[in-house]
Amino acid sequence: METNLVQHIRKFTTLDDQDVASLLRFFEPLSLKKKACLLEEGEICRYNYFVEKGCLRMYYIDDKGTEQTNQFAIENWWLADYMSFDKQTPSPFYIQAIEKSTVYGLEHSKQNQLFEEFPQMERYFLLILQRAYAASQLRMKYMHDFSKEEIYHHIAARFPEFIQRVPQYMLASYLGFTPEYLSEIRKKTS
Amino acid sequence: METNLVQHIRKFTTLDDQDVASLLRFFEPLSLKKKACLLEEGEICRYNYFVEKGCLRMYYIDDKGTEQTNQFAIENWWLADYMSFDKQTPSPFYIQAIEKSTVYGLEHSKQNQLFEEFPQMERYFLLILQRAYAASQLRMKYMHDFSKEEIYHHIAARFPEFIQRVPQYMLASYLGFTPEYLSEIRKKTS
DNA sequence: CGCGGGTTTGATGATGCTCAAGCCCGGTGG
DNA sequence: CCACCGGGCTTGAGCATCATCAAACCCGCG
Repeated sequence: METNLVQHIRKFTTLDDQDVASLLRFFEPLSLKKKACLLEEGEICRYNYFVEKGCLRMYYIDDKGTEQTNQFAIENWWLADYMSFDKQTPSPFYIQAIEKSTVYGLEHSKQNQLFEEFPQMERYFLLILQRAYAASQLRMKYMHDFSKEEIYHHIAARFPEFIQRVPQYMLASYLGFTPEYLSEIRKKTS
Repeated sequence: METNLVQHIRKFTTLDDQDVASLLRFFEPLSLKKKACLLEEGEICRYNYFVEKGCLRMYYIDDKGTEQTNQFAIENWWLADYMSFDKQTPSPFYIQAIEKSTVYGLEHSKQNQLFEEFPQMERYFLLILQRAYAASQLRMKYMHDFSKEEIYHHIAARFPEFIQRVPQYMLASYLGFTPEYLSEIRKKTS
């Protein structure tokens, strides 16, 4: 059977069936129930996670004690605190499943072994990171361009199914405002 | 003579003198005077730029006609609109030298040739992108965490020399506020 | 049924923007 | 070498956006 991960690797490389089957041993499959935690503040982010099914989020706790969601990752996205992952230093973030999910974890040291055995995978992650960074550059642009209300409508229009999946208080902090204000916006436009 | 670019490549790879000397032919050195433009809105971002000396910025023009600076790049940083660079589609951004600068441009198609001849360079750019993305993740965190005033002080404390180098109206839009407000903050704390 | 997490509501107020005007200063041409 | 010009920085008044806080409400789950 073809997992999303396999298809994804295929899409960005020219590795053949046998190679892909073989390199899967570097990844650790994980079944997570809702609210399961993959990384906690103060820990080192040892894994880079691929979402096979479900949804992860990265968040942190601000000085007032409220959760601030930084990033979501749905099917076919990779997620990690790359600062912590790169330097293997403690992370300020939490990573958590917000639905029943299955993910693949690639451990930091295994990544290097993977690259030695399958050099094409360097290209794969290069492209993944380029896309992630590009998305981030664009997101920054939107944050400047639009008022908070416009940002919400923009997201709601582009990812309607996604809006349904995540609790509003997570979405609010991701978009950079309070749950109360999000509630107001929704009322205004319904 | 050892350019910053050569040193930088050395730092992230194990390529020897001869290799590095040889791979330089893939890069195009450019001398730019102040305000020279490397990319304009609507063009395709064909190059990934390394700042050898000086300072670049990426910006766009918002619907009210004012420039919004997205990113700066000083010595030893790479800069490109990676969405446009990756997909070779028109960019919404401008890239401009804000000082007399020397940069190296790596053309999109040459990048692939470079990777074929020097596979280690894939690792190099993987690491560059990982760092850039990590910095971006952290920047997002700061934007949420701090008030605009705090953001300014944070930057001013960490990069005092940088504050001097760039005009305030560029810095203001980079930090996400108006020149007027930046002026007010500066007065308050002087 | 009751508990508790999440959402809504509304009053109040701070943060940070807009607009318009004046000022400072460095560059350019006479 | 001086005068002028203009881009950028400052100032201040008025205002919009959005946060804060406290309370009520809703609804799924034990």
